[in-house]
Amino acid sequence: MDCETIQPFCLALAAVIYSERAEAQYIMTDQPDRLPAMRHSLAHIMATAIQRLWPEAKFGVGPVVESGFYYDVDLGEAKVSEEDFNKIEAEMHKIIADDVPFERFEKPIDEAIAWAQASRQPYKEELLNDLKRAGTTVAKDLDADELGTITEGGVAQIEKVSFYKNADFTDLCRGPHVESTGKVGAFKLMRVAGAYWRGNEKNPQMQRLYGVAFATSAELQQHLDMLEQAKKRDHRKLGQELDLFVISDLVGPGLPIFTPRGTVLRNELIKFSEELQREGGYEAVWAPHMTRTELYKISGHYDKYPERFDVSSVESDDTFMMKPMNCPHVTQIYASRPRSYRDLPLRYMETTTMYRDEKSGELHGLSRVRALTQDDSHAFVRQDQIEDEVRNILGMVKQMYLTLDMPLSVDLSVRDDNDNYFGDPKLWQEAQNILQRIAREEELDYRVEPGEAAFYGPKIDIYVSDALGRRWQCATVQLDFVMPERFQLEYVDEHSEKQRPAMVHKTILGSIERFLSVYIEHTAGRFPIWMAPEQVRVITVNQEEATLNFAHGILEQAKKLAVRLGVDNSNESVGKKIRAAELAKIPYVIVAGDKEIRTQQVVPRIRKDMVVIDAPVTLGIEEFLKTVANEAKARILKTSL
RNA sequence: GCCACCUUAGCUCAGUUGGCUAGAGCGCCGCUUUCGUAAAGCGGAGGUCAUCGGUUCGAUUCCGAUAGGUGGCUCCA
Repeated sequence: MDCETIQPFCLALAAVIYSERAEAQYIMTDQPDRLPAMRHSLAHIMATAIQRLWPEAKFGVGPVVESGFYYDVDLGEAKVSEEDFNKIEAEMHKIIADDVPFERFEKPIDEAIAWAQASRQPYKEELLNDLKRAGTTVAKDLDADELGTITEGGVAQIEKVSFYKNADFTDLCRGPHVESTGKVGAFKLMRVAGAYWRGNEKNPQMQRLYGVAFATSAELQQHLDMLEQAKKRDHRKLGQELDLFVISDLVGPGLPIFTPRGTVLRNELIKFSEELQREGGYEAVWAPHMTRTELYKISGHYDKYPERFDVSSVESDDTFMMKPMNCPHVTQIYASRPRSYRDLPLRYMETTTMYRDEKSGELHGLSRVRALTQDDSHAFVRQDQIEDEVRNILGMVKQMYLTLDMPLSVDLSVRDDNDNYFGDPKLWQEAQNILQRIAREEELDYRVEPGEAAFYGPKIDIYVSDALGRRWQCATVQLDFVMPERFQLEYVDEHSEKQRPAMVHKTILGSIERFLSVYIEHTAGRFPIWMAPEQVRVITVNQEEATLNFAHGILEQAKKLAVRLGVDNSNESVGKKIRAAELAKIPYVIVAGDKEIRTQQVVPRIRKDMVVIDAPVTLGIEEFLKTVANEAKARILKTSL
């Protein structure tokens, strides 16, 4: 394209963007619900297009999600693939161009059911029957908005349900929608995925078509650009570029191996976590990585979780397994001798690797692996010590994430009506009350998640987000009255009576692997001094002996001060070696040549994100190295050079 | 495990609508150069086009299976 053709094209584009911006502003200020309505309307338009292309399509639900919408469809033997997106989008654009109105109307519930039968929409029929019977549909993962429910006043009051019709497509739906199909903004179909009907693995699997949608094409483009940026900081990509870990087919999926650089990250994190725990009164313990399966039959995990690695023994009749967690092991330390109320709390920590046979499709880089290392701990406490211990732990968690400069979000994971939980419901209620009170008093910004508790107790789960905004659980504090019961743990109180302790489980980082995956994306590989695998790189200007000796001398000094320093004396230009150091995201780079040898001073080049002052600083070599060592020790985020 | 898609050199990617010795950049190795804060020059090595099977005169290309991966679903002690 030459200049003459490109310029008018750009001007036209600019004009479009400008007018769309103006419209977007109007929407933002006057109608805050406009965007969800647009997205929801697009879900209907997509369904309309699909119905035209596949007249036999059966529809599930099609709600609004973050950044867009989806619709679940069942095409029987036919399957949608991403290659079909062009023709679906083309059909959608036709519907949008037609600009037909969305018409709302109501039907009595029985008529609605008849409609679903007549139009051969079994999934809609099932939803309607549930609505009729229970007044709501009680399936996880279903958005009530999608179901045409009008449930104010509670259960079993549904008489009428609402429908929306656009052109030849009619759908059970509560709305709201935009006025007509022409008013839906900019969209793009993204991908197709399998999704079980009503989120249940035992149900048939439908195809879920995802789209992103925004009020204007500029915003849509911005979103797509953001996804591109996020790809660049994907921990799997950076892990390879920065030489942090490898995943080998020979070793197996979900079993990452850490390089020297990656191992520095792991060890620094573990060191920090253990420091915090030691301050909090925790003592290190250690257990082997395999155990008799009997231990897990008693704990109750054996039957609950089939995802284990069994280990067979040639010599004995016993069966063994890799440990999938640590709590049952630690109970045996407690149980090894009689305990007095004076001994409590007993606090044990262990940073150790455990093994879970995750289903293949669930593995994901470092986020979800089959060998995971936890900074785990277990405190055995009296009833009256629970609260202090939970606060003790929350203090550690706060300090960790404050130092790392990572925002947290908190779930209070409690039980639901399900009978999958072990233990006395009264104790459960008590435990949940304690956690909720603490969450409130500690001013955590939490939300309550029923059904998310462990089978042995409620939890405070703490999440951090990756580059795409996906939440990953890292820290957790869990109350447990079940393990002590199952392993018959006791202590003797001041009246010589036998009592049962409670257990408080916790992790600060959670799985080190998962934490690293999020942290690598959070920092885009620009690690703070205390974690940086290579804190300083010395770049030699030439290969002369005096220069090499000088660089070697700096390396020896760095070793004494425990500064991680590398020397690049390769036969390349200084510019190229600087570039390599920048790409490796080394915090401090010093160039070593005749000038430095003469003055015995260096001018550290500071990684851009760490610069707090502009002027270059000249320092003596030892002074510089000591500053680096101190910054690492203090775990500061930015440089003070 | 389920659905859709992907797999070409160490990395990032071209390419072959089924046809002789499969290409580039970076990286690596060698030589020249001895250089001052984001890429010096020249040369070289490196690929059974994931694996196995089928169709075909002929497969890296088409089909199937397997393995690994990507995005979801389910699960996550």
